Amino acid sequence: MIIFHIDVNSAYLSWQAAYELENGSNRDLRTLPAIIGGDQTKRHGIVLAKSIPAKKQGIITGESLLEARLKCPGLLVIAPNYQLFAQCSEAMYELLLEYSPHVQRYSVDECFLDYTASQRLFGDPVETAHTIRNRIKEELGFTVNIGISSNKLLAKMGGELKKPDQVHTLFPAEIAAKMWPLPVGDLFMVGRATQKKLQRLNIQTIGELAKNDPSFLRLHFKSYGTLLWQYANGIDDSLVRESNFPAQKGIGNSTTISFDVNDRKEALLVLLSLTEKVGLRMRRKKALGQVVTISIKNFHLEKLSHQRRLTHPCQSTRGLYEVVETLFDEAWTGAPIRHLGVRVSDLTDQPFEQLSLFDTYDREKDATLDATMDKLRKRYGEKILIRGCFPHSGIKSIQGGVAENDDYPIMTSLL
DNA sequence: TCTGGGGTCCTAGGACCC
DNA sequence: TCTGGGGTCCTAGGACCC
Repeated sequence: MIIFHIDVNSAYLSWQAAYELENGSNRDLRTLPAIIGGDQTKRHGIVLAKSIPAKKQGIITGESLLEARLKCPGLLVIAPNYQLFAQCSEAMYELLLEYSPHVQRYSVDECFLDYTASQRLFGDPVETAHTIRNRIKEELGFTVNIGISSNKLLAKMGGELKKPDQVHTLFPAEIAAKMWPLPVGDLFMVGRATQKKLQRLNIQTIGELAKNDPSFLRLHFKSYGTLLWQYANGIDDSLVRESNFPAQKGIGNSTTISFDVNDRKEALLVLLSLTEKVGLRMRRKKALGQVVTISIKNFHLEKLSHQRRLTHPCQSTRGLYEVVETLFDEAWTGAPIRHLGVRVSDLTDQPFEQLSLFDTYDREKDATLDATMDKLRKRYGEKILIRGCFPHSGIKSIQGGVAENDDYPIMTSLL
């Protein structure tokens, strides 16, 4: 197998930079201490992407804008344009499809491409990778890293080696020289918590992890230990998956509210607007859900979740919201609320909607209402219809979701 | 004006069944 | 009536990814 991993360098920032240049700007954000960041007045102020000059000032993705500005006074902060990002992502995907029908969209800015069968047509993998890298730069205006190997894990690790605008191979024979000297935190699936735990066991590099006894790792990390040992040794047999297989497991939306919510009514209004969005997405995908979960983050940033399995699969906004309301009343301690979320999981396409004698509403009427609202919203925009409870509430009638494009699932932490 | 939003997977403990 | 014990389902929380 020959697998490519294609990864846009500082995606959000590069895309914004390319867009500005194309529209006659004379600055290139990539050459300035600049970041893409959320709106601080809405309490969304974190770093989403950073330029290399910003990185050199010590700025980290995910940190607050306050911290970032402290490290780098005069930092240029640009708001995210998710529509632009979706378009750039799509353009790259289309270009990649010219080289193989087997392309997996791993995230908005990362793809895996199975080059195995393409080799007869396009020849040497490294040469083709350079062609792709150059074409993306010339035709789309942004740079990528491409990692090449015999499986997805190694291709992905290879792509991380040196940035930006690079092609790297990381075949099994190169693991010892290229991957093992790296700090263990650089390994895919080793996050902050695991890195700390590994360090306590005196495991500092990927090589030290690889040479450890797998049963020792299993003792400390359970099934995760086996996975870590395999990854450190470059072992991975997952396939490049096209389309959305396996099916998506859940659909959720959440939001940080720009002010702390102390009032039950107000919290429920936010939850309704989130449920509205979740319901819309469920119906668009023709999915029904069997478990509803709400999540609450309070002003102390303490998180809590509460969930319930339904008696019948459901996709109607009203049906879902009834459960959401109950869950909220059972879970809320009264602490000021910063963030609320609604998620529906255990999805199915089987609407074995047997009529329940205890239904408090008419399911059929409800489905018709949802369908009508969905249609109008699709044609005229989401704001065309607003439930009577929202006007003058200061709360958006439908919210959640960053990108409009909902056609491909983003399968994270799963190769 | 401190710390987003979208996901998946694993584990532990309790309920419940035979 | 002093202690079984395996299996499954459900829920909450925490790890990871981008």
